[in-house]
Amino acid sequence: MNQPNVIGRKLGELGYRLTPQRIMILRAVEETDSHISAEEIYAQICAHYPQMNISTVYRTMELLKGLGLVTETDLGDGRVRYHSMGKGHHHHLVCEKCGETIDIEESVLNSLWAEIREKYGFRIDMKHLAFFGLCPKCRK
Amino acid sequence: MNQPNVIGRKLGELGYRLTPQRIMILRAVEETDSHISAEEIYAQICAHYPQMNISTVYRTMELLKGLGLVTETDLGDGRVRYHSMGKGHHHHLVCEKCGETIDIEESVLNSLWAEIREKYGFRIDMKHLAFFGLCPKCRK
DNA sequence: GTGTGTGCAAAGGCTTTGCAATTGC
DNA sequence: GCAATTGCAAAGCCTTTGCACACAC
Repeated sequence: MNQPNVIGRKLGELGYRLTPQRIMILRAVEETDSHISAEEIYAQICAHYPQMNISTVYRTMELLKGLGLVTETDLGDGRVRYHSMGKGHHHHLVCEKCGETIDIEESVLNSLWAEIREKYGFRIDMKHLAFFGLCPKCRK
Repeated sequence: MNQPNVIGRKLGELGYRLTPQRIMILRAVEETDSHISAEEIYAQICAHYPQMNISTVYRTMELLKGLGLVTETDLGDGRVRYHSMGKGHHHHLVCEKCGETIDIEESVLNSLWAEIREKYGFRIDMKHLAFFGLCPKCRK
């Protein structure tokens, strides 16, 4: 139906079936720059393939998450958002007033991670994090 | 019915009614050392006051949150947990494998907060945070 | 062919809401 | 007394699940 993308090829190698639904879902995930929710993936695919089903989206994302091919983030709006692991890590500053989100580099947190590992022996997952607060505009 | 506690007195000063339900909810929140969920507050009160209603708990917590008297934390189990603001801040390391949570001091994050404020002009809220990863035991 | 994956519909878990009845102040 | 609060029941939202059918390999 469509060409499998990076994650798609990986899935195939691991012995999972490359159904058209999966390929469409993977494409939606990889084509997004921001983090995408299940509902958004679903809506996007529905636009040209109305038979798409939301449970298939959830099941596929569950699979990808388990394989470590996508990460989950909670940006505070009560739904899970996904991001392709291949796209590199970053974290988020979410403004509680205006909702704006600012990306911050992963490296900013490196020394904190190291300190926590040293002090508590705890290894923090390199998934995307969200910090809540006030953005520059709303601080004024 | 009962004596209002610290938060209770505050509520009264602000002109909110001190209903017995509110007093019981406030007591449950202040008596807990850990973070408590709405369901837990409800269950605890139900033990001696079966007429208690879960929506009253949610509405009260919404009020307290808005007044800045409690903070919310998501420890990753799909429900919101509350903590009295009067009890000081701390953050959490949540083990994704065994579920154990380790408290970490607020001060560990101070330099990160400062760096983020400096670099991005973003002021992070001093609410309780949860970081997910692997605890010392599960790392082995 | 065969077992993995999908569609559908229903349920599940947490939280919110509308509305009438109650009750603190 | 009167507006703020509560109780109840229903709905809302996101996500999961059971089961029969479809289809990738």
